[in-house]
Amino acid sequence: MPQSKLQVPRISDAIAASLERRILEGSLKPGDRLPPERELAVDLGVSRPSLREAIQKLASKGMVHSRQGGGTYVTDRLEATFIDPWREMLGAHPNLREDLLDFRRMLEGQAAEWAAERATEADQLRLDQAFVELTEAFAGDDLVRRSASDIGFHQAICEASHNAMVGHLSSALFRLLHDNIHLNLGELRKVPGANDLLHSQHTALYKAIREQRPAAARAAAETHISFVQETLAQSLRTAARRESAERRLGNVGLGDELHTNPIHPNPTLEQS
Amino acid sequence: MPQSKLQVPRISDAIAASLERRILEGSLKPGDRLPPERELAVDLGVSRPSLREAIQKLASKGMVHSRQGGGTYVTDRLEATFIDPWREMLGAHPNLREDLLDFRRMLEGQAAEWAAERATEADQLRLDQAFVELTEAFAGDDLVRRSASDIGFHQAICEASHNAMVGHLSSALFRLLHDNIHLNLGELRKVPGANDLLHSQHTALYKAIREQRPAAARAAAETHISFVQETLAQSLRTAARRESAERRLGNVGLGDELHTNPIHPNPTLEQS
DNA sequence: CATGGTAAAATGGTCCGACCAAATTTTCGC
DNA sequence: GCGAAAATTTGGTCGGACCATTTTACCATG
Repeated sequence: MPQSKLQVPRISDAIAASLERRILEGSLKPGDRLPPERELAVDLGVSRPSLREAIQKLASKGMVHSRQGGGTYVTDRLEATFIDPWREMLGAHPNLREDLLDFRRMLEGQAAEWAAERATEADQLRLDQAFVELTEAFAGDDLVRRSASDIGFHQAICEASHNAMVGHLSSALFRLLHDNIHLNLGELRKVPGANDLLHSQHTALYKAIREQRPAAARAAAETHISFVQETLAQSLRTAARRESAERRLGNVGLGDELHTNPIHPNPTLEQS
Repeated sequence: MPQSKLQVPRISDAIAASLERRILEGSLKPGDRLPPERELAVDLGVSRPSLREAIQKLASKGMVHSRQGGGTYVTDRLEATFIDPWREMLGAHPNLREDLLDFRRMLEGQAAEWAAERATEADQLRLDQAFVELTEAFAGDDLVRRSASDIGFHQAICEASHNAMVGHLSSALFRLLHDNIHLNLGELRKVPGANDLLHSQHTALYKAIREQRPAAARAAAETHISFVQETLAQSLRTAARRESAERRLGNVGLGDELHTNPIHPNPTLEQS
């Protein structure tokens, strides 16, 4: 059985760590150009492939970026070093975002139903507080506060469902999706009237739970997520259309034969 | 100044994205072993250095890990972040099995509905195989095989739902439950007629998905879990009653003190 | 001298073949 | 059977080679 007994340190990891340290210490400032790969490899006493693997790691973390024929540069904005891999993943795989919202509709719909059935006085008190905070946040214009209170409201519902799985899962989900939700709200704010609709949906959900109507609570939660889903998809679609229109102006063909399509589904994968 | 005006796509990035997509979509499951680098490079039509750069990117993101001489294996932070808390939770609080079954009814009901809507030919083929195996296992008397094929059947449904969250969650969940299942098998088998009922429920679920009837599939799955839930609870109740009756006969003295914890520490979860 | 175009150099991107070290599998002797 | 040694597998590292793009140097032209 494969047990990770003792990991031998890889040279590329050591190189990447060294370069990263230099960047964070300031000896390699943002915008600086790294020495050519061949030269740097000699200086570090390693081969060029190993150095390249290290540079690719840093590039995947957004700390440097390379241009063929141009050189490798340290990323201008230092904040880019703090990019969340999850956020990048959600951006790179749009169908995952869709899956996530589908999943949330199921989870939060069920949580709302259970919350309407099982919420105790303490739960309802917390729910009241969360809703008040949510209302105030949506009246203001602070996007950070708005997303935070949004998460707080939904999390309060999930915890009121009195199911340990739902509580822990939603907690983990919301923690990981903090940026994603913030992003979604930013998109939705561009849509006219979306704010009022969102808040009216929140209100309906809140009231249904408060009045202990499970079916209505579930329906409200599912409607809410579906609305976010559809509005978001539509917003992104128009954005993509606008972008592709701009791109069409300066683009020619770009032949498929250039890359010989190296990626194709390959089924030969063994099981452990 | 050189700004990233037009970035030429790197092959290593394309490879990394392709592998990442396969992992996220579930065709590469956690624990799976990737083909050897030389072989995979040939299959993808790229050179080994390019493939290595892609693997290093994924490794730096924690999605795979390589051991010299051993191979490259898929990891998954999704599971780790979601499941790890549950593991200790289930160990510490066995009374959570009710919550767990509630959660599974939601999850597998939704999975069955989606599977009936979205299953591809390949999914249905896997489902067929799993069902045949399940039928044979239930005809025999091998408890280990029966539980394994049961898990395989339910897992096949969850994977046919084509939702990355459901696929990963169920995979992790079933693996978490796998250790407990052989203990739980005995409980349901004591109930007369339970086996036939279980299999008829499985058959109904299978047919509903095969005939692409989402609502029926969801209902069948929820009925199935509910049946397991009620039957198991009843069985455990009678067992506890019998046990406490026996204890009353052979025990003198400290009976009342012991009754503060009448449930045996063995947290029999369930076998569906 | 300014300008524009072309050739050369620089530089990252990709590939190949080779060898090493660790892990795994197979083989062999007992 | 079983344990140890040998052979195979497999990731890690290296050097060299060629290509595509970018940058620079150079030169002819006005």
